[in-house]
Amino acid sequence: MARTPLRSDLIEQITTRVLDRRLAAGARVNEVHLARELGVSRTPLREALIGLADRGLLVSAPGRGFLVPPFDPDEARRLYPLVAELEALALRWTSPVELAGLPDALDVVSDEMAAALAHGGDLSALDDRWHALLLSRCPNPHLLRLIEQTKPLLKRYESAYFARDGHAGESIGEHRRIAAALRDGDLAAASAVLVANWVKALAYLGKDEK
Amino acid sequence: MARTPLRSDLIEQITTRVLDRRLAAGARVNEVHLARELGVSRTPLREALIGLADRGLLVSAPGRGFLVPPFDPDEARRLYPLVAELEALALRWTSPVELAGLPDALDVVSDEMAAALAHGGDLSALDDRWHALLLSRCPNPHLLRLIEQTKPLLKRYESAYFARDGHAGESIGEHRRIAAALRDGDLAAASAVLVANWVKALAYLGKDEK
DNA sequence: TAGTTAGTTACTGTATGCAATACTGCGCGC
DNA sequence: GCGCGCAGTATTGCATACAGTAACTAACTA
Repeated sequence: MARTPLRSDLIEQITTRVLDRRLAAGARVNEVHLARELGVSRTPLREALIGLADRGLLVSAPGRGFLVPPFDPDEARRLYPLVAELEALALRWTSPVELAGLPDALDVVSDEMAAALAHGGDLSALDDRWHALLLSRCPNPHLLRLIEQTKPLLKRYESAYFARDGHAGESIGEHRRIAAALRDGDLAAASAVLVANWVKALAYLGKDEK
Repeated sequence: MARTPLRSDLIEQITTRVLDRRLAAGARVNEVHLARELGVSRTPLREALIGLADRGLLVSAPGRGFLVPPFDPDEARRLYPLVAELEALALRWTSPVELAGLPDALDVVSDEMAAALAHGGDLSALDDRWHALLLSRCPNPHLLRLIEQTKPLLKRYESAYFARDGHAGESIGEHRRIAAALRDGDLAAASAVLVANWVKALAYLGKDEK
């Protein structure tokens, strides 16, 4: 039997399709077509769709299946501060001993981002890596789960964001300031900059949305 | 066709069984038996189980189905502050105009709790109502969803808590102080007391756990 | 021509079936 | 006596089948 359930892979694949808009906002999900396209039966597909609906990446319309929620600027305005506060909380709940060595590791990623900014690279993926690393020492698995489940919602809105190189440089600077604050043991300052980093991302986002 | 999917009802029923320990901590869930007992087929039952696993109330063991996670004092110590911070956040994000009239409504429930404490009533249900009311004006549906999904985890540990009448009275007092702070427009004070209320509940909980 | 409605198709929600793995109990070897 | 292996059963994970409703088409009415 499958050592990893099909629904896990499917959740990833469908998430990707929502994020790159192959599954367009507002569109209904046709289970038969999608199952055929993904090469699985409807059963594990539905399991994945239900999981995604629980996370808010899809919505379930009783009797009408699942659909991709339309874009809503208000939703973005609520998701960014939410993720910001959740990450800040995770950071504050990481004890000093667990933070040992983290600032250096973070700055390594920041260097990579700077290089990617100069030579052209996947800034968004590096940004993800930086944030994942920041939270990697947090001992509260439930909080981490909430963050993991919420971030994909936000990425729908973020997609066009890191194309704006202007803010990428700014963001790298903030990341370095966070690492520096962590070196000083100043969790409050670090989490404040972290929240500001997210909120600024939201501000830039607003410019792109039609 | 069902206007409300079976899995929704099933999630409620299974949650109840986990909370009242008919589904014991550490036990595996037998899909065939449970489906027969609930009078449904395995398909919607599995959908419900997957939803519950996404929320952390069950865990999925690949190839071995689902099981109720064992009790873990550390988990309780992490869940209470988490719910505390989430509720405090929801409260701080509720605007003053949306808060209008809320303190009075909250105190009505506090009165009912005081009466229940004196004459014997369901304190836990009233406590739930008070907290639900507190959050009812929060405009961030995603945050509310996270809170809704997290609270059942906590209630597994809470079950024995409100039997200790001593703290119930104390809790009612804190609830009134929160309502008073909201009347003054002092959201910071209100959320501080709210966090303290949750943390104190955790402290009392520790006494009961064997 | 626009709105309405019957007929038809398509799709979801649930049930059942099937194949492969995990568990159980007992016999056997050491 | 204790561990190991093996046969048989139980159970999961996925696929398929079925039933009922929503959506579409198109003729019909005014």
